[in-house]
Amino acid sequence: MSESRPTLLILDGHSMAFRAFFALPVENFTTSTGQHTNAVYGFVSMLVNLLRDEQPSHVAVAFDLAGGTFRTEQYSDYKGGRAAIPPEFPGQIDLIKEVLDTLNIPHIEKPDYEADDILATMATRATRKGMRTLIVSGDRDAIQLVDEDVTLLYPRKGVSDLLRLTPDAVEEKYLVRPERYPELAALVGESADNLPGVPGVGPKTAAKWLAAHDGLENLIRQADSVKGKAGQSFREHLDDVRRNRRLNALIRDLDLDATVDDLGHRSWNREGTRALFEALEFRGLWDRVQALESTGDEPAQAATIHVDGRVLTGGELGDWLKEHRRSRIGIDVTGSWAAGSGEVTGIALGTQDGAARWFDPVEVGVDDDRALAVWLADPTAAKAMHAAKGPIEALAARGWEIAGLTCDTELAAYLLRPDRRSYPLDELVGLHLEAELSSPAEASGQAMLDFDEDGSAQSAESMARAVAVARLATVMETELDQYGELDLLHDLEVPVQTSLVAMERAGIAIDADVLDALRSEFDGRVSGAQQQAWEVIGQEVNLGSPKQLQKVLFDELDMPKTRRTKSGYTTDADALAGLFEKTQHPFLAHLLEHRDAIRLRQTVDGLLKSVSDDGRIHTTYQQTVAATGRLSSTEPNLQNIPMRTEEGRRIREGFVVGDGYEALMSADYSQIEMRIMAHVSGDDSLIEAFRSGLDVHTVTASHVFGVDPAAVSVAQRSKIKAMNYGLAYGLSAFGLSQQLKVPVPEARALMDDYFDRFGKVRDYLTGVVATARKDGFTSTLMGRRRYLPDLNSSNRQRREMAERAALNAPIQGTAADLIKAAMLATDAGLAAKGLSSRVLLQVHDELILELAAGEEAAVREVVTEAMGHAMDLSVPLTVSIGVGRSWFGAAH
DNA sequence: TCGCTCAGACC
DNA sequence: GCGGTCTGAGCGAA
Repeated sequence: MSESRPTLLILDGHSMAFRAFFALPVENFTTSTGQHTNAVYGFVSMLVNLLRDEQPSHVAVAFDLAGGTFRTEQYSDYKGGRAAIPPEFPGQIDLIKEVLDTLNIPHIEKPDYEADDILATMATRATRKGMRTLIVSGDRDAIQLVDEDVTLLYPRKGVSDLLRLTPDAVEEKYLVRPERYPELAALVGESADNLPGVPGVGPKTAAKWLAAHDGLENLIRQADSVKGKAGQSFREHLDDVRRNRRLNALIRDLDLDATVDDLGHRSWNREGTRALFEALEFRGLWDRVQALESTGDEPAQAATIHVDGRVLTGGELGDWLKEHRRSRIGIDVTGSWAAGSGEVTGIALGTQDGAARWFDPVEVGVDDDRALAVWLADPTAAKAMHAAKGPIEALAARGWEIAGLTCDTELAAYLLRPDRRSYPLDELVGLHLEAELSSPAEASGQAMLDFDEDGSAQSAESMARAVAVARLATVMETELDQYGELDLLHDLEVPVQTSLVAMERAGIAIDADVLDALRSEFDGRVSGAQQQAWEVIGQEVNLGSPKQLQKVLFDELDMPKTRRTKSGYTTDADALAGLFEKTQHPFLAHLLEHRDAIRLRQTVDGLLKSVSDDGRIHTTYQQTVAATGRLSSTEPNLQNIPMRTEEGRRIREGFVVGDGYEALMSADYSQIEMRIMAHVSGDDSLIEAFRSGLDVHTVTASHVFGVDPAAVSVAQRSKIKAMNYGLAYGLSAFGLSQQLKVPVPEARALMDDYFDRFGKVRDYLTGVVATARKDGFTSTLMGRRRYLPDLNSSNRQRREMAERAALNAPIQGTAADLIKAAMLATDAGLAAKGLSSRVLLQVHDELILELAAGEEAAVREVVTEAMGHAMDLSVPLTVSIGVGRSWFGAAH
């Protein structure tokens, strides 16, 4: 048999994935995000081995579709009686299909038919074309397909040990030729399909009969002549046998869209596969897949982004833009940016169709410069970018303002999958365009010849990115639209990005003298506390090293053990305070004092280091990091400046109003998450509590304890306050007991009482988890999703963590949506009134503004309206506002 | 040098 | 053993 004959490798996807699922322990194959991958890993691993060993010219995978087939129509118990499918399995089928997509391996499904019928049809067609076929299936029905041209690879154990069933091998194992196998199966029965056979007839008897009568048809016709008890049994079950034979016959002439030629092994999507494997945390497999490429006959060449572009020729930009004014233009900016500023070294513009130009904005002539500025600022000229915030700030640093940005592909990717860490463009290109940004050959110089000496690869790559962004924008918008999240992109995230640009560029003024003074003060406390701590224990340990502390506390001072961490016992503030209560050891007091002071010093230090030349701190907001939809702030993080303690709060005195402005304003929502909880749960008592305008903790406490609000004690109020705050976090009785320092049963009783009074809140919380478990995601009021595959995890800890996240995500996420909407409304309100006051910071439920002279009253009105009516809820959105020279002073 | 763990700040 | 973040120190491995 010539090995050079074209070979079709076709697999039964479901059956092999199921085998893989049971071959590999699911506990060992779970990603950090909780996705189970054992079936995916086993399947892909097996597939890679087959591709390597068999070198097929054509490949495909057939899948069963959910729901019944024509066989269940005919026999309702077909495949009945099977054990329930484990919940960790079904989701993995889609992942396998995703892998197949990036590998460019077609998968075929056909409603009403089984994967086996697809295998049969494709094998038959391949044989007709003179090809060899390898079928991979764990279903014995496929045995009937084996012949001189078709070999079945049947899993013996797991998925890597495959038995090669040629006609001779089938005969040796099952005592009949392959074409007779279904006749034998009809007699013996097939328990996997819930098809009972003739009682008392096993493979040996069946094979003997079939040989003696030359096939099932004759055997049935001559049924009366079959001797013995088995013969009698056969006659009594003739109908079963006929039914079995009818059902186990595979269809060889299905009407399939795909032809054998369509299954030709094509190049795979390298970047997409790499990204997907990374997401699935398949490290080793990636190497094996790459190895395939080097041993393959033809090197795989994934589709690259088609670009028809060049370096701009002087003076042509205006015409080029006019020529393409009907298309949305993708922009790729090269350069550097940070802290609200930056530098641009190159700009590429590209359309979906691949038309592109590249230029260095510093070198273009007056006409092109003007054409660019006008086009960039034109709100009717549609643009798309990827991670636009930095580039926009860099462009702004050169005086170019941008309008008309209708899509940011990074933001789109974030909305589609909010829990990923980053959204590199090349990954999105692989995932959504099934293409590669640039092939290694191109990058290594081949394409450089097409460009001017100085244009070179950088411009080519940048143009490819611009074109890719233009194409991605359309594709991803379509996808978002399907999930009902397109408005979130257009009306919230993209405009918010523009607000963030303004905030980052503005920064917030710092009074370095105030911070310097604080620094010295905290520094003194650090040294003092350290000195005293050392004296008490008579040695100079590093107080910042948990490991050294553990040695001192638990070994040398022999204190009671605290809660366990991964590597030892915790020395966190809570635990140290507990130890101090028990032992009264002065070392602990000094240690706690040291902890406190060093933290404050560190915070001030960090802030001082972050002050720019303009005397202001320009933080960077991350818009695609928090899985719930919140913003985050880095370098430095201005969203965790101390507030709780008096001395920490003093750091806020260092944040001050800048030159040319009159004061800082702080505006924040009170109990925003609880209000959202009241709204989404529809709990009348809770809604009423907020509508009353009274202190909500007092009112809810009065409900729980059944007393008049005026009679609620301080202790009662604080208990309920902890409960109120914990609600949206998936508070447990244990957590509440820790918080309140009361026994667990007491905490549990408190929770029960609470939920008795606010029943709809409990209903909502249980409902939201149930829905998320069913759908796989949670939604905010504005439709922002968060996917939580761990809700079906078999690992209790992971599952419970996902459940708490499911409780929290819609609440925290809705609050995030709300303040984003409020930011937009504030910006719009300020602009509409021609005010020059501006928003500087966002701290989740608070906006910090810088007030221009004489604008306080007007801004107060704008902010109250914007924040108070950002969304229409069944409870009022109360906003409290303070004004002062510093952030501390603006507190209220 | 890098990545992990711990601790602690905010909402 | 409560949701979501970011930072910095310590520390062991590469």
